[in-house]
Amino acid sequence: MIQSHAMRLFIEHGYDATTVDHVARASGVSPMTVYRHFPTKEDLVLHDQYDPLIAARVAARPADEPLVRRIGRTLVETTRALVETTRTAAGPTDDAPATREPPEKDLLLARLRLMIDTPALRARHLDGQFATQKAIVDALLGDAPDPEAEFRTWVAASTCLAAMHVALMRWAQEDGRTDLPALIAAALHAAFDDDFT
Amino acid sequence: MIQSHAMRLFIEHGYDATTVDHVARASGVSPMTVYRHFPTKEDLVLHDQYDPLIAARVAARPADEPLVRRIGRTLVETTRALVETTRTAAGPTDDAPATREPPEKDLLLARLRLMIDTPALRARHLDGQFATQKAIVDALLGDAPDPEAEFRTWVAASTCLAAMHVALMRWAQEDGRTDLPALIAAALHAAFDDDFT
DNA sequence: TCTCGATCTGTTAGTAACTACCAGCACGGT
DNA sequence: ACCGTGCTGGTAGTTACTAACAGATCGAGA
Repeated sequence: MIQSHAMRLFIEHGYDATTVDHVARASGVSPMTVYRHFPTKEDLVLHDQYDPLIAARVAARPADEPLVRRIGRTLVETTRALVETTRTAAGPTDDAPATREPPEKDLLLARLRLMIDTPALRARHLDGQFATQKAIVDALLGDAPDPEAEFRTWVAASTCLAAMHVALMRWAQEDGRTDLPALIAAALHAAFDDDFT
Repeated sequence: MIQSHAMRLFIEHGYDATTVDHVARASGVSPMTVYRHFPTKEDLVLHDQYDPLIAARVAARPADEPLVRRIGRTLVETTRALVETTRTAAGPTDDAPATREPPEKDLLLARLRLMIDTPALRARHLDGQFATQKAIVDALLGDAPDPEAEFRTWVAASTCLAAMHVALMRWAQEDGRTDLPALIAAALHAAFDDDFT
């Protein structure tokens, strides 16, 4: 609840112009409570649950795939599942009971837009990718502490996420008009010359 | 001068425990002057001149190379030139007039160490990589605004830098004992299965 | 030599993110 | 009825960073 109030204010008035006090007041709680749930202001925008999703999916893929393909296809699939969270609610006849929360796709787009023109958010998000990398590496490595394999896994995760990040930026620039999973697959293809659909 | 005082204090007492006032006092200037030259505290650690170096070198490489190879080899070469800045000053007989500045390699290592255990620095550094990416893309693209080529160039730059980042982290973990250019080349090889030496 | 202008520097006062510490308050189980 | 436990709120402080203004330094030109 606090987070959705925060996002609304950030979108309306900009990230820097919105203070944590504003968010607290709009949410009907004290500033302390905001800090309790979101240790930093940036977390109000960037906090999400994608990492476990990705980790579960990458572990589920066949283990004989090359590392980069395994991770890359996981990213494309997970993203497709996420953005399609929209469509399941709104069919050709949109008489669905209309949950008030915006669809995942719009939320993602809003967050990307905030990130693009707020340096602090951009930086923090990239650091969040570090956590995603760690989740992927942990999911793939189990507990086989071969340092050589660990190194290769980190490289694969890091480069795949970097490619995805470029796709995300491009997608946000185009206001989310293109198909995001296809764009990510295209970025991965450009980097690794493999098929990620 | 301010920056070297800052690095010394950061290394001695830690980044968070050192205030900008401390840095100012140690440098014999007012806090305002510090802010004038380094807009944020993080810049005291992260400010460097590597981007133009990399941009110049990547533009100088043969244009018929594949993008990833062209960028990757540039990174390996530039890094080699940087870390070898050390050795030229200290030959087998070290009776050189001994500039007081630590060699580039030690400086790099110190910065990486600070980055690793200071989240804010880690995040800011990754955002700095964004600037490096832009420098590389600009150097390679000239002014041919083909959006498709631009996309591929961004992907190549982004993934190469991601691989290098993994190598840098590994190198810092090993206290700089291994050969950094070789480690970067190994990371790039793990990602793209090409030869980057 | 004097003056002008520009750049660098310092002071003051303020904002906003974040922390430490303490105190109340609701709630569920024994 | 009682007692811990976890959520919440208030207070006071630290610190990064900004805005607006004033003085210092110093080279160029009359």
